[in-house]
Amino acid sequence: MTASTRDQFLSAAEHLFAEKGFYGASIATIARELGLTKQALLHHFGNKEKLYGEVLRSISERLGASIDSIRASVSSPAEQLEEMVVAQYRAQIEDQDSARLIMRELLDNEQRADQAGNWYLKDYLEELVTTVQSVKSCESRSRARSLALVYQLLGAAHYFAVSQPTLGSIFGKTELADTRACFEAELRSLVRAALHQAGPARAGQQ
Amino acid sequence: MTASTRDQFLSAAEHLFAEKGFYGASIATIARELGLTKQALLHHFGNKEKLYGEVLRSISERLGASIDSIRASVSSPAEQLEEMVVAQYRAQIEDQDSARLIMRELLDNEQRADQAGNWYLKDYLEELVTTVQSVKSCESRSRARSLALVYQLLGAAHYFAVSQPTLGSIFGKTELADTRACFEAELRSLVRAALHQAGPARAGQQ
DNA sequence: CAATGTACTTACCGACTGGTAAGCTGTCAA
DNA sequence: TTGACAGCTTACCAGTCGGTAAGTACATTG
Repeated sequence: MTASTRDQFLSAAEHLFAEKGFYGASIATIARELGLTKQALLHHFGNKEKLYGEVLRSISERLGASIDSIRASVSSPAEQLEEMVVAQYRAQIEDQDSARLIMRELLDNEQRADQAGNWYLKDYLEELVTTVQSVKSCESRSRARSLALVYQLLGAAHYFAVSQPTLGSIFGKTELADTRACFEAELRSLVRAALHQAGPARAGQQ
Repeated sequence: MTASTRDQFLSAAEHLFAEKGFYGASIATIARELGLTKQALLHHFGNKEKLYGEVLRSISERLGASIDSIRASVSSPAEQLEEMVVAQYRAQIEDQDSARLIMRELLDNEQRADQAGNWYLKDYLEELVTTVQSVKSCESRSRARSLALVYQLLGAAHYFAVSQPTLGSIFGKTELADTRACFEAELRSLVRAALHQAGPARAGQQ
């Protein structure tokens, strides 16, 4: 099956936006990647912002789908949370373009103000928060504390996924590969550790 | 004390680069912020890339200084790690411009390839890794596993710091403030949990 | 006093930006 | 056969980009 021109535009755009950001990527360059002119692109998407919006939409669709499949698969809340975090991590390692693009959106969307909406992110976070709060040892947690924890776990995963190129250039490919090889297991134990010691308010605790 | 024009340029540039990224920020706009022309800016920095490099250098200097002061202050490795992570978190919350800029650099520097070098980051990570490995319960850890853990903790902090505007627009200022109020404590307990349960190899690995 | 240097300006430049207008080509339906 | 539309093209536009060149205004120094 050959992808439609429109879809080819979308994937080329995703790649370039991920690499250079919204301003750094020009529609002419994106079109040239398919051997077409920018007017061909404009014909399909109207203007640059709409193209960007479509890219974002297609990413959030993919993301939403992967979340749904996990929610269905596992039972206990603790496991569910662990699997969701890990699944998100895997998805981001496999599709680094979209991971980078989402990170950019996190940085930028203040100014392109919510035009793309707060999209999937809010629902996703909300869902993870309620999952945390249905873990036995976390029942007493405030919403805010749960959100803080959720965001830390997502951050741990997303940050690493997005840093692959930089880490590669710092430590070299082989050492990065070693780190990536144990990252997922390490992430799992981080999630578990965070949930287990959860109960007592904090600090002096042990 | 009035800052020199050069320093004013640097701080305006830091702000704008953080907000719009390298491509999104134009030197004319930066200069206009001081009521000057872009040629005044070029007079001081030669060209845009050099300006960007100087901004990065000034950030990494600040960062290096804050790290040094912590290393001196606390004794036990476990506490040292906790304090360093928390200190980094605080610094990033306080100076969100630099936090965003560093995040952008993490995303971009592949192409502006290491011209700004791998800078401070490598030494910093290296240092945290050895700190982890001098925690009793982590002595047996491989370098790779330690690096994975370190990166997760940094990610947890940095990701949140950088997401403030987006989170604000998703959840509203007050709920974000609630979350920020307990984030640091939550981060501390995450660090401790990660270190304490450390021993057993865990999960898929072995 | 002249000379030098710093901190800026106006006046340009060519390259590229996103976007419009108009037209060409093929397919498919009435 | 005709008309309409999708999918493209070339031609063009005003605006902005980073950067150069040349000059002005003002100190500092010999």
